[in-house]
Amino acid sequence: MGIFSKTCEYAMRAVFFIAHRTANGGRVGIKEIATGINSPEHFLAKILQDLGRRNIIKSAKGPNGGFFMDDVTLKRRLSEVVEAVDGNGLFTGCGLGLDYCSETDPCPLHNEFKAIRERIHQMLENTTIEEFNEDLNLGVTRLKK
Amino acid sequence: MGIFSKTCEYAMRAVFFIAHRTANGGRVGIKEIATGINSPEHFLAKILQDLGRRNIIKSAKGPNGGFFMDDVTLKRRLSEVVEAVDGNGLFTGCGLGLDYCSETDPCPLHNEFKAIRERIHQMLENTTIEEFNEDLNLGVTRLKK
DNA sequence: AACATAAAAGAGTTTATTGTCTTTTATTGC
DNA sequence: GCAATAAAAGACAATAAACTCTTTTATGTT
Ligand code: FES
Ligand code: FES
Repeated sequence: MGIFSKTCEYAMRAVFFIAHRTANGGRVGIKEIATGINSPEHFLAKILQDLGRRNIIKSAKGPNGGFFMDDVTLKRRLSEVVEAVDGNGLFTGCGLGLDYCSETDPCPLHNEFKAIRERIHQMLENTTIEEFNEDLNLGVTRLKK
Repeated sequence: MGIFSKTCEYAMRAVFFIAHRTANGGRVGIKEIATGINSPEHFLAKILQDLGRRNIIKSAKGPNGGFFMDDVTLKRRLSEVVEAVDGNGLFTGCGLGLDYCSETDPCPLHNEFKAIRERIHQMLENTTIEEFNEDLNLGVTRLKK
């Protein structure tokens, strides 16, 4: 496994995809998203339902419905997506799995882990969803395969 | 979940424990290790069997038997433990879960992920098992709770 | 109002991870 | 050789993660 759960990977890719696809208005359906990010459709649907409830993305039912982003959700940071799906264990937990990561009673790798955790957190914190549309537009980066 | 699987966390804590406990000769039994690192005994046994087969730790059956480290295994790096248990996906895989992490066809966060991955890898690469006995001896760090 | 569309919700199955228990094999000391 | 010890191995059991399928609800169109 990678750093994040599969669920979280799908969530991040989907959020990028939706933002990119609806930046200039309109909505995008679950089928197109699933195809576009290479994920199982119904499983992704569950994930997006959850992100919708948490106001990280927007959705509308019925004809011309689909998922989209508004001014508020476009400003969301990737750290909010990760926390919503995987929780904050990655940012706060001990790398060796001790019950509590402690400054006064640290594990042998505490300082190293702490630095890495902070780096990951900062990367996700500094990344708002809308920032990546440009790259995706230019075809510099991808969300599939 | 944290960065590593539970199995991997137990493996790392156990290896530190064994190294610390047998640095001056002797062996240590599975019960004492499990208690010492706060892990389920029989599950840990499986993990240690595997690490033994991979020559990351040593073991001996029978009276006065147990787990221990020799000159070779003490020089093992933590990265070898992690790779043995969790594979190298953490060091090579795409953070967004794309099938291949690619320099020419990267995901939106490729550069950031790459830097973080390298940092994790270096930390584990630069950490030989024997280096931590001192801290554990002094009670500066811990492996339990 | 009737119909079509598309997400939401519900109810599963499958697979992987984590954890437990029992039996076997190897080694030591008597 | 025999008994005691301790890891190795095998066979499960429980839980969580990942994935699938079906039904319901909301909304727009005619
Ligand atoms: S105690 Fe292990 S990372 Fe802080
Ligand atoms: S392509 Fe995603 S981390 Fe390299």
